[in-house]
Amino acid sequence: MTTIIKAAVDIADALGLEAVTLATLAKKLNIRPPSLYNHFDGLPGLRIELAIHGLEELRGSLMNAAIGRSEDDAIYSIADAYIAFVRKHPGLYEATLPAPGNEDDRLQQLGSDIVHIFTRVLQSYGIEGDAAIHTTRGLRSLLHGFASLEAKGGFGIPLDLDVSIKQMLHIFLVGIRSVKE
Amino acid sequence: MTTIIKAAVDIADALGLEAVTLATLAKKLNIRPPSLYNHFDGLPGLRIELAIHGLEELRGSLMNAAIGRSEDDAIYSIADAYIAFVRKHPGLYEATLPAPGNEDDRLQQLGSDIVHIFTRVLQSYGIEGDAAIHTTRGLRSLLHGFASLEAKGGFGIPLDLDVSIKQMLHIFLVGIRSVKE
DNA sequence: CCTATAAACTAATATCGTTAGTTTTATATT
DNA sequence: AATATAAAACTAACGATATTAGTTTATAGG
Repeated sequence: MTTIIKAAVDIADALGLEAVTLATLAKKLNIRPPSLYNHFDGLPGLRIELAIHGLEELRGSLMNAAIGRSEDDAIYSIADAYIAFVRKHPGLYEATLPAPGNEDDRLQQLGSDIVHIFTRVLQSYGIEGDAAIHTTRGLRSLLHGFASLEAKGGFGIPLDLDVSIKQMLHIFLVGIRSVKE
Repeated sequence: MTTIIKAAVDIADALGLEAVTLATLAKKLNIRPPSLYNHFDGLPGLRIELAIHGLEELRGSLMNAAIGRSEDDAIYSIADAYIAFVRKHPGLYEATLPAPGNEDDRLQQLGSDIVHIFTRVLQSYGIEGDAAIHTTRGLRSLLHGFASLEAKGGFGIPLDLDVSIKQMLHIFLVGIRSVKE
């Protein structure tokens, strides 16, 4: 990871993605803002680089979590990795979310890779084809929804969030078995 | 709804929340930007007003969808209303998401109202107390996750999204019955 | 040592949010 | 109706931002 991306990630995770500006980034690097144009194509270009880096990290975490596991074991492990990633890198995760106009091929590929991890695990349940796609969408919705609501402080009530994750995954996994046949 | 908020909602839904600036809003209203300060407290104030208006609308839709329904019927109806709202008002929905620093009392109350709609419906399953809170978090995660991924174009594969909603809700509702006892 | 490439710089411009102070418009009170 | 008050518009100006253009410095490779 380049020094510049690392600095941008630090700002994003500490202060939020919107705090990553050419001004703040340049200040952190002891550089003048225009110098950054030698490394990426302006603020939109930086956002794309951040998204790519974030998706690569996320993909790595999820793949690692899925190795040697199947069915519920794999799902719990992947879910853990997903939520841990967002907790550790809230700003970087924000950068990975599809933004209008981001049609970079590398982003498409990374997104597809991540979806593939889910569908592979669902195969271990015997879920394939369209059902696997629908179920993957459900799982991604659940994980992204929880992680992003948590990151924004959307769960006001002071009740253990890890228990909520466990319970909602349990619900989903019980339900998933009704899709198999 | 005031003329100003309506104009801001139009911009947000058409071009995204980040396109709602004092400059674009003033232009749409044939006004100079400083005049807007007579109506709200700068851009942060406008954001809060948008969030309040959006949450009021969302709460109304969800309440209306839940009237006279119970169990799965109520959940499907609420989910429909939730996703329909985000599809109709993607920018306004974005404005409703908790933002750092937004500790306005009205926002807290509206958020609490919306959570209450879910927990009331879960009562019709016999789910109460902490279980109701955990399950509500799961449902909100599922709906918010799906709606926001859909809004951002996060589902690349061209496979019917409404079927995905039905299937993931079915999965969750089958699983929910394992929480009851 | 010279040259070519990368990466920094300064200077300048347009846009945005914001503040201050002023003027116009609308409302309400006598 | 005339006037006082409040609401809402305006102009002018400032600081911060992204961006472009043109220039200078550093760094490698031959």
